[in-house]
Order: sequence, then structure tokens, then C-alpha cells
Amino acid sequence: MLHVDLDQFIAAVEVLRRPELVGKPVIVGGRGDPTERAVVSTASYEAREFGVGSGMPLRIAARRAPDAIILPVDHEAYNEASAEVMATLRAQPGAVVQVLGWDEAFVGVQTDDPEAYAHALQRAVLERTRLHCSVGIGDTLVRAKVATGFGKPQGVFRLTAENWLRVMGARPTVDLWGVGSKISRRLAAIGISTVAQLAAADPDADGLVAEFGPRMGPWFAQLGRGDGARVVDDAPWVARGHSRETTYQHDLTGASQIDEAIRELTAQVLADVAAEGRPVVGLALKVRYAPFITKTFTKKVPETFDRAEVLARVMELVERIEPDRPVRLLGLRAEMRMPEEARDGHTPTRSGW
DNA sequence: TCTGGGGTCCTAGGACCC
DNA sequence: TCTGGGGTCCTAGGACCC
Repeated sequence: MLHVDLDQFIAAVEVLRRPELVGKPVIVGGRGDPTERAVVSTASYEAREFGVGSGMPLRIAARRAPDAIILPVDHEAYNEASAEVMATLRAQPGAVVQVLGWDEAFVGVQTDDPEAYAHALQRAVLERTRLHCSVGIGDTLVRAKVATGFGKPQGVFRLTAENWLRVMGARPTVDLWGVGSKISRRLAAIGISTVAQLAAADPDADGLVAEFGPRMGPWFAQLGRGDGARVVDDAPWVARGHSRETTYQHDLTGASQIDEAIRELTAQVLADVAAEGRPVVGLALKVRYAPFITKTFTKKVPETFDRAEVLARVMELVERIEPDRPVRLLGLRAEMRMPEEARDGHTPTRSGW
């Protein structure tokens, strides 16, 4: 199967409709105002040379690349471009397409020459959308996904059982799809630093199960080998939930401000859920503080819920986190969960794995 | 230097039931 | 007086991805 990933997708879409930006450092983030609290969504390759990257606070990015053009995020434009790209993929002969996000998808296909197929696919995407993409070829979804990183930009790379360890073995576990900084640190603590070590690990004997549990432990060992699903699944996506999150430009202070914020957010997310016509089974409210503190308040909910109760719980959290100090609430995220579909209950099923 | 917004899935521990 | 075991649900939180 193939994994297709658009190169610097958001920045590329912006440059396409503003040709005068070609070759210039372009940063897309927030409302395009670097004095606001926001982060970088995408930076063009020219901007990356200044050390600007995704997830960086916009304020910092603007300081590092003072001459960069900073643009607001335009979801509509990216949705349209993405739809064109996905339609192009589906139009390829024999292609089964599993969309992973705005700018990436798995493509399942039977072919004797995957490289030729990949190049044809890149040409088709470029012709129809004027966007460049990189393609990973693999015998599992994980290998195809990881392979794409070696193809960037505009290239094609193949990872299979044959060359997986040769290419990935010496690399740190954090290079794997699904292993982040926290997991890689915990792996290192039980003596597993490289992909090869993870691949060779016995989940029980080498402590993976003890550290991560009976499901995730064996799963990480499998990930180290690059093994896993080999089938691209184009079944229609069913959302498990919806959430709305907001970062306030000024910290919220006091119960009335917080109450109003909860009212707005929960109304928005309830509207999102109502649009799907499925009942809500749970609410999670995440309360964010600077720096880095997130507290969660989870509740099973019937059709409606009592906002006064929610406010009381948030104030309780606030007082627990910052006793004897004025409230400095930075952001809120309200998540509504919908009834879960039946799952096989056997292997972890994170999207795309 | 200071922190987006949309998602997904897993785990631990307590409550509760039988 | 002392104290089962298993299953399921709920809450709280953690981690990861794009």
C-alpha cells in the first residue's frame, strides 16, 4: 500500500492563490496576528530555515523570522483543496483510499510496480491541484506511513520487511508513528532506546507489559518491527465525538467570566453533535493553565446537563490548582462523546494503525 | 519563549452488582 | 468476625496524531 502526504500543505495552498509569495518565508497561524496567543499551523520551507516550525507560538515565530508573511488560518480553503486531492486519489486505477487528515491518506492498490504507480499518482495530484506530495510504499500501513518521511519533499520511498531494520533499526523509538516524547522516555527507562531494540523485545520478559499494560506493551513491540495492518479501509468515517477548544487572549478571572465561557463552548459543541443526530453520552471539560497544566473533568451526561454543576466543578479544579491566587484560566475544551461503535476489542485501533 | 484546535485511543482505580 | 472473585461501568487523566 501507499501513503500519500502533501508537502507543506497549508503553506502551499496559500502560495498558490498568492503567487507573489513564491520563494518567501510564509507562516500560517491563528488569525495571522503575531501579537495574539496562537501557534504556527504550517511554515513554508523558506520560513523553516529561520527555525520556525509547526506548534511554535506565533509570537516567537514572528521574532525569529521578522520578514515572514504571516497569514490567518483559512479552513475553507484547505477543505476545498483537500477534497480535490482526495478525489484525485480515488480516481487512480484500482485505488482504495483511507483519508487520515487534510493532507494525507493511505492508498491500497494491487500493482507490480508500486514506484511507477506512485509517480503517476504524484503527477495526477500535481496536474489537478498544482500541489506536490510525497509517497511512501510499504507492505504494512506503518511501514508505508514511516516511508513517506524519507521521501519528502516530492519523492517516493519504499519500506518493507526486507529493509525496515536496515533503515529504521538504529533510529530512536521516537521516530516511530505513535511513539512520542513521553513513551520514548519510558521505553528508554526499561533499556529500549532504538527501534531495533524495540523490535527484538519480548513484551513480557523485557518489561513492556509491566510498563504499558497487556495491550499497549505488545503493541509497541509490533510497532518496532513495523508490523501491523495490511489492509486499507475505506469504510465511511464515523466520528466518536466532537470537541471545541478556545484559548482566551486574556486569562479568565472569576466565576462569571468562566461561566460565560462554559456556556459558549458547550453550546457550540452541542450544536456540532446535534448536527449528526446522535445522542451524547459523555462530556469532558479540559481546563488549561499556563504553563502546561491541563485538568480534566469528565461526566456521563443525559440529553441535557446542569451548567451550574459544571461551573462548580471547574471552580473546584481552579482552586485546587491555584489556591490563594487569582484565577488564571487560559483555555477551555469541551468534548462530547457519542455512543461507541462495536470494535474488535483485540488490538489497539488508533486511526490508521 | 510560551502554549491551537480538531480528533483518537488507552489505563488505573473505585463503585457497584452478582 | 472477617472478608471471595469476576465483570462492567464511570471518572479522571495521559498520550499521540494532523
